[in-house]
Amino acid sequence: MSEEKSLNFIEEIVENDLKAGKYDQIVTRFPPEPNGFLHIGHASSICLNFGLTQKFNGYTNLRFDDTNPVTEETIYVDSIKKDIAWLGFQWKNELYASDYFDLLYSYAVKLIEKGLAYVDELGSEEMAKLKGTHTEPGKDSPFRNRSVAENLDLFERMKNGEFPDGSRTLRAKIDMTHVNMLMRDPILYRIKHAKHHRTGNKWCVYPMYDFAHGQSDAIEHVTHSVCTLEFIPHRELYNWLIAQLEIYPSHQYEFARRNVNYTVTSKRKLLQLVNEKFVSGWDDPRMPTISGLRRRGFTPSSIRNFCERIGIAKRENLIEYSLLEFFIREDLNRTSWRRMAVLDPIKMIITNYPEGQKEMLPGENNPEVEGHDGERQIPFSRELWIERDDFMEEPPKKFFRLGPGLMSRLKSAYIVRCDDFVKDANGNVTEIHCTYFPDSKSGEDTSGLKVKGTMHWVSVPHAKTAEVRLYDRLFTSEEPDREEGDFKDYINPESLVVVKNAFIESDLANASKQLEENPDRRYQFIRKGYFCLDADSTPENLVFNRTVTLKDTWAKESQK
RNA sequence: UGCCCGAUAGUAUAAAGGUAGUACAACGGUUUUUGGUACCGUCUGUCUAGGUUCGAAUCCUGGUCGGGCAACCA
Repeated sequence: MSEEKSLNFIEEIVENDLKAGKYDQIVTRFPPEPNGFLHIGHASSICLNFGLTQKFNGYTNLRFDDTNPVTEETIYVDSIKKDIAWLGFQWKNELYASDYFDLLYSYAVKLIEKGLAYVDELGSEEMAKLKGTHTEPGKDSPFRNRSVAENLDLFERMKNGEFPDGSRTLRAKIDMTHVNMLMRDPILYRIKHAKHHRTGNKWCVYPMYDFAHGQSDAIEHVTHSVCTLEFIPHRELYNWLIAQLEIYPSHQYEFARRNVNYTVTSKRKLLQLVNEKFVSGWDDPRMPTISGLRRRGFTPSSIRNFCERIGIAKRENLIEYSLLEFFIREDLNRTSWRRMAVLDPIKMIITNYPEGQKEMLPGENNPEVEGHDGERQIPFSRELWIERDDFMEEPPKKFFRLGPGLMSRLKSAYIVRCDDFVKDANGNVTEIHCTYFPDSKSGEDTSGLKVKGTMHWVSVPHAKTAEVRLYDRLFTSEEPDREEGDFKDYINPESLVVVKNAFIESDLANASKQLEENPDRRYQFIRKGYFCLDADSTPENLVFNRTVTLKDTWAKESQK
């Protein structure tokens, strides 16, 4: 029973710190830049940061890293908050790096006073030239040795808006020959006459990431500042700044961002997909964004379980999309209501069922749970819609459904035998004629017949129609990023297939009401997959999104 | 030519010097009124060469391979 879940390496660090009495409680933060929507990779970071403070004693702040006014917008702030809350996490404080602009400015002044920062007038090209390379040391800027008083004056005038964008920067005075390029007098502040989403036009100078992130961590007394691998070289600067400023010693730890195959997650690329209309928006159900996954029908717990399972480590990784599918199926199997829908219909006529007769048959909502979560009534009649590929004119040996002479069960109804079929002039099958066995009724079957296949169906006169959107992976390549040429060349042309007039059983006409009653309402269209009602639905046109198909071992078998 | 990070089954992740395990995937079977679910089983792994040790995935050294590092982005 004492099955102890092993800790990831960051949890281990935290546990050791706590054991050593380094902290009474831990503080983490989730620090998104509000310039895009959160995606599945962020979910991993969110689960880590919030999970850490849930598992151990502490709390997590939500801090927007909003130091670049030209790319950041309030709509992103709102979507980020919504997504984190939806995932099931609560932040202690909602904070913004921009809240600290005054303090940060005073830190910069302090650095100047200590002789550790100077105002440079080099343009970006000249600066790059003097920076050196990985193998060659850099050279000092001619402006490096101004007096403290001059630097103070210049920096103040930068703040006051006396200089145009790009004309001056505040740089840390460290070492132009340092092996770590980031330590070669990094830029601390740049001039941007731009309106900030929160501070408006108050500032014309904005701190760089390196002069905002660690300082914000320190201000908030963040104990464990967790970020991705590419920030490893920044750690040295992070620590240097904290030491020189003599502020709270937060510590930075890095892990490898999680990558999922058949997706892209770079903000630039996601933005491109949106702007160039390859998808309908940030929340298009094919997008790997949290909002896309939500609209697709993923549940918060399925995403949390996924993040928990894939773990946290430092090595490069590419996680299989099938793992995500596993967790959403696992979840939806337990909770979704079973319903019947025919996506590619063909008509079946039960020749020995009286014309005009109808009966209502009960169908359980969910066989997986005790009590079956109730049941609904399904109308049955002489004419039914069935799935076109449930019939084969010349079925192979292991085909369990219908073909000439074959028997199959209609789910929740009767066993039927296929006697005949009708073809049109083009040779397409248009009708299937069957006889049913009245004593094989579901629940009271005394026929003694044994059949292997069970099929879904919808009664023709009682059928409603709906639009069904069948989603598949957005890309045909496991790593569209790494392919030659443009990643957009690898968009899956069948990532969305719309079925305009699918036939759905009558109860599904209540889907809007059912969603109101339970916002988590999902459906399993029997044998077809898991679906959810899309926000595009209107009373006249219901729209269902396919979240994921059911596992289909027949599809594999039939490929052989 | 430099510096940093990493390397365990197809994928991801455990094993803090002592039986290489788990999940997904794949494959086979049982059950089944969903070719679903559930259950059972099978397959495949410590990058390499040395060293330390009674004993190495783990510690040390060299190599190989992969990733990162020269935005007034974060």
